[in-house]
Amino acid sequence: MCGRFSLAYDKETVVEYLIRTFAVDDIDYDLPRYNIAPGQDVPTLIFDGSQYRAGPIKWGFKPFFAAKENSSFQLVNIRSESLGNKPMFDQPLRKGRCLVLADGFYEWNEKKPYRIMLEDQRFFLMPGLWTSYRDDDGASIHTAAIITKPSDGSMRDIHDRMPVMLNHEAGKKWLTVPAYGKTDRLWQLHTRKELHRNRVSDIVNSPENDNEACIKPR
DNA sequence: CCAGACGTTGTT
DNA sequence: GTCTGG
DNA sequence: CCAGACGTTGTT
DNA sequence: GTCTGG
Repeated sequence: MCGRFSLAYDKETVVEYLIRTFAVDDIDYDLPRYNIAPGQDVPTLIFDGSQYRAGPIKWGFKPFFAAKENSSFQLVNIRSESLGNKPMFDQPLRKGRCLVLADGFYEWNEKKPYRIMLEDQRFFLMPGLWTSYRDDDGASIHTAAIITKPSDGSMRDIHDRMPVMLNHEAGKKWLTVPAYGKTDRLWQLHTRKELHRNRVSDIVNSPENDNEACIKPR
């Protein structure tokens, strides 16, 4: 699962990474973020056919058949095992791939929150699907969900599911190679490295709290 | 055939 | 829209 | 994911 | 308990 995460670097550092790896020179997103929750905008990358683009998308995928204001149908996560055999994901799989930029995600075990990071504590990319609908005013609303897989390695200690974590090479393949991601095997390639885990304060429980205390080890 | 669900997560 | 259940 | 609300009426 | 909001 993945229902909360962080992108706690300052904007300058994130933009420097985006320029270097995706030739994207800005992202319309306020940083740092210590506690990003469903319902809020998440920092994403997409490929528009010729170049990468970075921007915010609302977390909570609303499939086309639920594309009306009154429907509460929305997904925070999509199981990687479901891709390719659920019609609702077919079109997004072809035309709605995205990457969610993060430097850590939160996991609760016995009500205690932990922050999971790469060993080098730098950026990783969570693949997702996005789609759009028009709200009552005719405005286009983009929504996205993050793809999960069965936990591996040390993650199994605290949870049976985890977000797929890609490096930037795999992330580019996800965005640009239509066949990529069609088999479960491919999701396992990029998480060989051990993960770093910090027990953090309960203040992260509330999405209202979005400050450095959320990521501070305790 | 039509009606109704369609997803994920955790918790009991 | 498309699949499943009745 | 967790936290917090969960109802109705009339009046401004 | 269950739904909604962040």
